[in-house]
Amino acid sequence: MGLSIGQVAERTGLSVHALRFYEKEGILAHQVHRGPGGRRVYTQQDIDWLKMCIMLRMSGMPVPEIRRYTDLVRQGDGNELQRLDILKEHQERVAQQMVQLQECMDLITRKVGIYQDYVNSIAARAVGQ
Amino acid sequence: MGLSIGQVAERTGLSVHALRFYEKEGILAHQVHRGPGGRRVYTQQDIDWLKMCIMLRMSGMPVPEIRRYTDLVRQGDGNELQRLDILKEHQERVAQQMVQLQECMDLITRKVGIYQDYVNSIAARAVGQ
DNA sequence: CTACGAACTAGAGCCGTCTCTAGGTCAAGA
DNA sequence: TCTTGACCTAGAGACGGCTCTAGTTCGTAG
Repeated sequence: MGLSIGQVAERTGLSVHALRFYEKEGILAHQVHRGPGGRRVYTQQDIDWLKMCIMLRMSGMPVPEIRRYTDLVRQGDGNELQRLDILKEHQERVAQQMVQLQECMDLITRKVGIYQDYVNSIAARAVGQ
Repeated sequence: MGLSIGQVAERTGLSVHALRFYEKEGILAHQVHRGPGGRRVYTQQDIDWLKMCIMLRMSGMPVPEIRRYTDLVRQGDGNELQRLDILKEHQERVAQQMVQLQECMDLITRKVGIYQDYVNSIAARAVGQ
């Protein structure tokens, strides 16, 4: 049931380099088990955790902050409030990002509309000749 | 009606460094006019263009692609289709980004909910003693 | 045996995007 | 006259996040 680093790379979309990098940066919740020859053996839990990390990264959480969060989880029960703080803060940032992105989208869509109309009118003229 | 680089920095939120950098990277639609002593003098047009560039950057368009777009605009009429292509491509990317961001948001919101409930239950227990 | 592919480590390198430094010009006010 | 502050250029430096290299070690297939 254990997976090699290559298999995890496939399943997560991360490169093997990135996987080792993340491990070195301490953002894996639990120490990765090693198989014969010192090779990493990942569990489904590791993959699930990585997928969450990918979500956090995708939404712009910096690696050091993911590490802070991971550290809290590693420490175990009793710091849920701190974990919650980190998540809430990030949630707020993501919300802002979404608003900004929507603004950008609106602008782009307006411009696309204008250019589309213009290009269409040129095309119509050409056909009409 | 001309503005100094410092004034533009204030109005756009970019640093003066960033403004010079953007200029060097060729993402200003028109050559910035120079006043006495070789100082940059910006027009309202420049600011408007910069604000669009900021939108494009915020939504993840790389500087070289903004340059490509800017080059087309500088070249003048006749390449509207190419401009449209760049914008549409970017629009697509932004749309994807928004979907991803929403997924991340959902995950985070779920987790925040779980932690919030847990923290509340602990607090209730403490009060109830 | 040999060769191959996949893994290992430590550390260097790269890319994008600024950001800062050094050394200088200039204009206005004390 | 001296100082201050905003500006100038060219180029170096910083930072985040990977990505790649070099040199090894395995286990399996031919």
